[in-house]
Amino acid sequence: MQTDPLSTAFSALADPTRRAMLARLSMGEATVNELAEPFAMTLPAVSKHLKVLERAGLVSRGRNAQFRPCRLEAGPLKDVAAWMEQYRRFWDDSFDRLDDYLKQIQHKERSDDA
Amino acid sequence: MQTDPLSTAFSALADPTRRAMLARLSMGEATVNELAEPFAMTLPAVSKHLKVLERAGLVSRGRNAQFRPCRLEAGPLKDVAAWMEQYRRFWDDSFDRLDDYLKQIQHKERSDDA
DNA sequence: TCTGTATTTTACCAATTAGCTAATTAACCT
DNA sequence: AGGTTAATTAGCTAATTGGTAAAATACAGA
Repeated sequence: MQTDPLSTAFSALADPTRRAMLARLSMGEATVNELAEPFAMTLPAVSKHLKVLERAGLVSRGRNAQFRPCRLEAGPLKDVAAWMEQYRRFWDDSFDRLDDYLKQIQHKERSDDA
Repeated sequence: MQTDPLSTAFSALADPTRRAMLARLSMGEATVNELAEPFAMTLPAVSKHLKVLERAGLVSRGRNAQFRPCRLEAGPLKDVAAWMEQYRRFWDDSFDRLDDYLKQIQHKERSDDA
């Protein structure tokens, strides 16, 4: 497997089960059993998916009695988004217009400061 | 492998070689040999990577004599970006402020219309 | 038609991944 | 201590991935 963080993140996201787990975690912490509940899959399989997400830094886990609550960590998502940004002009039709607009805003704010 | 387009796209992006190829293609069309040039890798290996990108819809290819020029197709990137968008609030500190700001703008424009 | 260039296909190998079941560890509660 | 629940580890199999070398295909030009 790749060792660079960006590849690890992309690879962790390349699975619908793992993306669904992240979606669940975006609504708050959850235990492994709670995360596993919607899936027709054994608990060890879920545990493995979690480890993939954890290794990618997308999930961290605490300790609460016999539970190991998982929570979303968005750092890697930020890196992915930053990578995506360089391609925005290829898919965002309004990018050029928005870009112009933001430049205008910045310009305006700068003259407001003065 | 997964069959859903989003997983296929993420999975195609989870390799530094393939991301480098996309970066090269973002500067314009290129042949397989041109794409292969920076890599310490045989041509068939590059060809396989290209097929992965093609299957993900990230690259399309034309035909020009014995050359098969590749070009970037950004559709799947748009889908990835759309998926990312639902997590933006977790990593973009300025998201809330920007969100408020955009709401203000919209409100202002609406009253301008009236 | 022959030759060289561009690219793909085939056959093969090693490493990884995703799933399972069974066994194990950890922590709680009587 | 004993029983229950939460979660992980171990060991297996099957499928996939990423690479190679060698052969095959497609085209251009002499």
